[in-house]
Amino acid sequence: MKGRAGLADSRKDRKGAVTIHDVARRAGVSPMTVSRVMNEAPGVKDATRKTVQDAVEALGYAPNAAARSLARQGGGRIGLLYSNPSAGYLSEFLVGALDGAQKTGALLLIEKCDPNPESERAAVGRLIAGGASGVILPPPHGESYAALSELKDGEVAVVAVAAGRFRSDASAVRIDDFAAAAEMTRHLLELGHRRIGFIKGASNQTASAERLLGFETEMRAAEPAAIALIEAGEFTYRSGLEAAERLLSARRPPTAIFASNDDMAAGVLTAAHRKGLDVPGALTVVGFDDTSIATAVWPELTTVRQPVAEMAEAAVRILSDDIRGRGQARSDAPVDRLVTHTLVVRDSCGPAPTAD
Amino acid sequence: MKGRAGLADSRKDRKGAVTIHDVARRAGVSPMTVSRVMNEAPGVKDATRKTVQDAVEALGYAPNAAARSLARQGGGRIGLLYSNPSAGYLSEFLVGALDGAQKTGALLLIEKCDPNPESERAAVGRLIAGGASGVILPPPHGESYAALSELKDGEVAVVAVAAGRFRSDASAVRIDDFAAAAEMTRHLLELGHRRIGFIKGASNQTASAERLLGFETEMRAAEPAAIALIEAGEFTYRSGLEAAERLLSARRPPTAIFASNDDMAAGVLTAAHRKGLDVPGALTVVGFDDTSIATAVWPELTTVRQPVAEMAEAAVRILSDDIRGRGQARSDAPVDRLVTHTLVVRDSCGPAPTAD
DNA sequence: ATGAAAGCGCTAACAG
DNA sequence: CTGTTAGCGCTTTCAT
Repeated sequence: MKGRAGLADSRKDRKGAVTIHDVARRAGVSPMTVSRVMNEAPGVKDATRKTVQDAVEALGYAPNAAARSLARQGGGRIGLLYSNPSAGYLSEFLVGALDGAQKTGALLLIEKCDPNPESERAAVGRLIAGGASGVILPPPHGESYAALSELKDGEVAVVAVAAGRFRSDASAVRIDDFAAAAEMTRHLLELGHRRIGFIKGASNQTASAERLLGFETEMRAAEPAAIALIEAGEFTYRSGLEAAERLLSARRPPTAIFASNDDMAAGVLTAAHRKGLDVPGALTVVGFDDTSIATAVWPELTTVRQPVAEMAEAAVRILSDDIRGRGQARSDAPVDRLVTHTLVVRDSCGPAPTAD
Repeated sequence: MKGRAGLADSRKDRKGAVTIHDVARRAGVSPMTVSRVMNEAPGVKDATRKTVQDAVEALGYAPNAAARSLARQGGGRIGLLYSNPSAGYLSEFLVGALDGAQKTGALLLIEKCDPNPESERAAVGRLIAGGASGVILPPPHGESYAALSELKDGEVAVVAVAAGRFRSDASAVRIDDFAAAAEMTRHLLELGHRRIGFIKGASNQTASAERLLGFETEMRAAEPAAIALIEAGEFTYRSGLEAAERLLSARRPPTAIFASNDDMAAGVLTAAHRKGLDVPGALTVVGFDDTSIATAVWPELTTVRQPVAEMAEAAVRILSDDIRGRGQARSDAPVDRLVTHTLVVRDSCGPAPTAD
C-alpha cells in the first residue's frame, strides 16, 4: 500500500473497519452506551451522549448493518411493491429505499406486479409469505383497495408514498401536490400566460385531484384575465398527446399547457410538433414529477420535482421504527410526513407570445 | 395467529425462520456440513451432499444474509457507479443487483456521478473510500478510461455491464449486440422492408459499433435489393429526431428506421408525426434496449430487450465470488459472460407499404 | 470427509 | 443512567 498516506484518522482504513468497541474505548464508555446513542434511545446523560457523538465523528464510525440486523433478530423485512410508477421514478426510489434499509438494518423484499387488483393481491401475498412486517406502496398502489385490504388482513404496517392525500389506514409520505400545482400555475401566470390549458391525471389517483385543485385555485385568483381550459388525461403519453390536440385545435388555443405529469407533457410536445408549433416560442409546456422522460425529450421540461429518494428513505424509516417499536407504546397511529418539492425550470417554458 | 394453518412444513413460518441448525438436525449432520453444501465447497461426499440438499428443500431453508455477511467479515462491499444509463434502465438494474447482493450477502454501495471523467473519478474515489472491493460499471462507465484507471490503481475488481465488447482489464456481462442488431434487421427484412434507415449510437460506446455492424452485415446479405441509409446519432432523443428528419426528407425515404436505442426511436416517432406519417402504416420504427420510454410512447416500440436485472445480478455474483476467492487459486482472469437478449415485437412496426 | 469451538459486530435483557 | 452477560446465524480455523 503506497501512495497518499496521512490523515489516516477519520478514514475507516479498509480492512479494519471501526467498530462500536473502538468508539466505546475512545469515549470511555461501554459499547452499550454507544449503541444507545446510535439508536437515539432514551436514558443517556446529555454529556455522555455528546462525548460519544464526538468519538463517533472522530473515528468516522458507521454501524455495521449486517451485525445490527442479525442482533435485532431479522430486524424487519420491508416489502416494496412496484409496477412501473412512471418508470425512471423507480430507480431513484430504490436508491433511497436501499439507503434507508442499510441505515436501519432492514431487509428489502422487492416484488413486481401488474397494475391490476389480482396481480397486486398476489404480489402482496408473496411479500407476506416472505416475512415482510411492513410494506411500502409507491404510486399507484398506495390507493389500491386490493393491496391495502390484503395488507390489513396480514397485520402488516403500510406506508403509501406520493398518494395525494392522507388516509387513516396507512402512513403516508408525500409532497403537497396542491401547493406544488399552484406554484407552477403562478409561474405560468408570471410568465404572462393568460389562456392556460390543464391536462388532468388518472381519476383514480388522489394526486390528480389535488393538482387540478391547485391549478384552479390559482387561476381563479387571477380571474377574469386568466382563462383555464381543462382536459381529461390518464397520465399516459398518448392521453397527453390527444388532450393536447383537442386543446390546440380550439378556436383560441392556450399559450401554455400544464400537464399533470411528465409523460403527458411529452405527449403535448409531440402534439405541438405535429402542429408545427415551436416550444417554447409559440407554446409553453410544463409537466410534473421530474421523471427521466423530462430530460429525455427536447426541449427539456419545466416540471415539479419530488425528492423521491428522500421519500423512499423516509418510508423505510417509518416502517423500520414502527416494526421495532411494536410492544412499547404502540406506534399504531399512522404518520403523515410531508416533504418539500421544487420547481425545476428548464427550456420548455417561456413568456407568452406578445401577439395578444 | 388464526386463519389458514396447515402445510406449515415448507413455509418458513415467520418468527421462527429455519436455520442452518434445523437443516443439520434433519439431515443428521453438523451445521458445518450444511454450510459447505450451501457454499458449494469441495470435500463433501456426494451422498451427504444429497441428503443435505433434500433437507434444505424439505425445510425451505434459505441462508440468512446478515449472518453470512457478518461471519464472512464484511463479506464484500460492492460499489455501483451510475449516472443515468438511459434512465429506466437503472431501476431494473438495481433490482437485480439488490437481489444478487442479498443472495451473496454483499453490501451494495451506490454512488451517482455525472458522465464526465472528473466526476467519475471522484465517485470512484468515494466508493473506494467506502471500502468497496469490487465495482460494477453500467453503461457508459464501463468504457470510461477515468473510471477504469482509477479503479485499477485501487486494486479493485471491476465488471463492466453491457459494454459492447470484452476488454482484458475488466470482467464483462453483456448481450451479443451484433447478433441482436442482425436479428432485428432480419425482422425488418422479413416484414418486406427494403429501404431501411439506421441511426447510429454514440461513437464512444463500443455497443454502437457492434449494433451498426450487425445491421450492415444483414443488409449486405440482402443486397442488392436492400438499401441501407445510415445516419449518425448520439443515443439522445433529440439526435434521433434530427437524424430521422434527415432520413425522411431524402428523395426516396426509407420505409423503416432502426434506431440504436429507444430514446432515439422515440425521437424518430416525433419526426414522423411532424411529417404526418402514420406509424406503423407509413413508417416502421424500431429501437433497442427496451427501456421504459419504449412503452411510454405511442405506438409502443418494437425493440430488443436485454435481461438487465439478470445481468446486474450476474455482475454482483462475479464480484462477490472474486472477492471471496482472493487467496485461493487467484481468480484474476476476467470473465466474459454473455446473456441472451429477446426481440420484443410491439406496435411500431408493420409490413412495408405496398406502394412500391 | 466431517465436526467442535470461537467469534464476526451489534443489541436485548437484565443487573448495578 | 450505565455496564454485563448472552447470543443472533453463519463461517472460519483447527481437529478428528
